[in-house]
Amino acid sequence: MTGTPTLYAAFAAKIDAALSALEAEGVLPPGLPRAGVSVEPPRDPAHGDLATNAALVLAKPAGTNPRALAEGLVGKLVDDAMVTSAEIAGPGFINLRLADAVWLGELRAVAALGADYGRSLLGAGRRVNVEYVSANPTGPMHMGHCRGAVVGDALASLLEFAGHQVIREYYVNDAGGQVDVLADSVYLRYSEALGVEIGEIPPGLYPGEYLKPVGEALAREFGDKYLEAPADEWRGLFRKRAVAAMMEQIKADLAQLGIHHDVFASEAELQRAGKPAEAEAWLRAHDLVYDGHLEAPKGKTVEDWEPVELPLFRSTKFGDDQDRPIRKSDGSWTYFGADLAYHMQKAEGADELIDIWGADHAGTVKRIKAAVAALSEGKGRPIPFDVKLVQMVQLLRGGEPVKMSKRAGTFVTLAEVVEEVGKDVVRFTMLTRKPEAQMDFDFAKVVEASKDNPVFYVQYAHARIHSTLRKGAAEGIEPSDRALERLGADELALVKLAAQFPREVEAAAKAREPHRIAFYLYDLAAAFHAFWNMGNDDPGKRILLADDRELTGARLFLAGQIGQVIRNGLGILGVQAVEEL
RNA sequence: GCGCCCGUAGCUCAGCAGGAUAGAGCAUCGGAUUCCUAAUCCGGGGGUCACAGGUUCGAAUCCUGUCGGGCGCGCCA
Repeated sequence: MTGTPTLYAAFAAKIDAALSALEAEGVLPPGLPRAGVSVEPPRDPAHGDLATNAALVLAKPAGTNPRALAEGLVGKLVDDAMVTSAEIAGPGFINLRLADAVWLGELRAVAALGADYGRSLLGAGRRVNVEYVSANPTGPMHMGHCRGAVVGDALASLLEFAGHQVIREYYVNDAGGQVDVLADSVYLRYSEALGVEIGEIPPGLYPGEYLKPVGEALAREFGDKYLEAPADEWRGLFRKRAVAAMMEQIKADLAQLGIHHDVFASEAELQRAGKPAEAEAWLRAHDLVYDGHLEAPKGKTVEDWEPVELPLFRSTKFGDDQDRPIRKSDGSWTYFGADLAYHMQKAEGADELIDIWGADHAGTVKRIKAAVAALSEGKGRPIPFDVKLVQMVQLLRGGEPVKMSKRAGTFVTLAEVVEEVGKDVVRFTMLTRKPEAQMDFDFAKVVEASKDNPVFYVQYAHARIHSTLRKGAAEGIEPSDRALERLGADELALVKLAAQFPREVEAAAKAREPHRIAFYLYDLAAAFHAFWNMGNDDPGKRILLADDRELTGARLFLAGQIGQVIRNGLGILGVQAVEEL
């Protein structure tokens, strides 16, 4: 595993050393808190390559004014060979300009590291379990699942790229009542396949056509063996077969989006293994589960409400509104009761847990966080646990909302959408919005106005680069780093932006926000397109120059490395970097 | 009633764990194509960052409250 050292980290160390030197000289009092000191690219490139707020942050505790402190620091920094100028600006920022050689070195680093450029050691090999999708196995994937699937998958890749060991996990809810409904629905299709007139699908069962092949397969295999049989004889079998068929379908749908999980954990197996009971015993022993009465639901009146004694988890101790039942009155596990045990199982194989959930499950975040905290801390191994909520996607077609109802069988499937607009568009679009904000997804727009789609913009930049490399090769000119010092300010600006990539990766990984990579790639593509177009106004600025093979080689080298960074970024997002459009 | 998320240009959205003059795309107006792919680029106009307080050298960003929108609030999953 390799890591890409960022320039910013290198300079943070230099500034730290300079501060220590000032302390040693008695200019600064010892022991100043340096946590707030940052080294960043200034928002306005005219200010320089790097800026630090050290003087602003430290002036007060040092009992001096920012400018005086800044002057002391600048005195230490100007001697550095990598620094060409250090200026004090505004209230006390220090702006640094770096030698061209530093940036050219970064460009060579891209070439040397290739697909590994931007990788980070940030994660230090920590095992992170990312659970995402986990759609109920009662039907094909629909668009409601799409955003969480893409965000979760991109986050997993991002964390991997940032040095974590990632487990991609899917929780199969194959134990609840909805699976019985599924089995009954399949039974109906089974009867239908044997020639029984079934008429309208009764309300409460899944009406979708997608269950027909499952019923037909069962009819082929078992004939009319179960047609007149009581439900106990076939339900277990039908459950199993139906779930298996649905999971096969779901995996196929996910594969179309380029998503593959490492682990599919079954709720039914978890229960058979007695995990929820183990968790309950432990929680009872620690007075975190007790038998008590549930309050009546808030917000709407429930007519048949009766208080019943149930085993409750003390989630109120952890900030939840009320204690939550882990078992139903018939003794079976609630979703939460099993989920709590499931999270403990995940925690055994990971150092950190992340769940990606739809916003409609926001109300259950507190209880599961409470449960993980109680169990992992109680057992002496606290596990960081984060639930990322992905907000709803409003599906539109030409501005009109698309109505979806799983019960009525009128939902838009993921497969349809991928078929219609393509995997790359779906993935990139889902990542051009921060996940905690709602988004609209308009088919008409995404398909028809494909040239307004950011994914094409980024891919076009990559394709242009490759077309240029091909053209150069046809003329016998290969990229070369021999004369990089001939690159000018316009080229270096591009290098500087490309050199942000490792920093963007780390920032995005820390914040768990893969969408930042998408926006960064858009910016990088824009910079490249702008650079390219300079050649339209001034032929001397083109990459391919008929009369200067040396400079052409250097520019091709530059272009090739920009392409490499775009590829690496798109790789994280799971979007293809095409070489031709 | 309570909890979570959101509120930034006419529209769709960024804003890098508090930084310098708040940025893109679309739309609109005006330009660039003897060209390495114009699916591109350059420029103009357009903002009380919902509102009101607070924290500090400094707030779109953090805290409190109000308003507006979304999601949720059963032993469902």
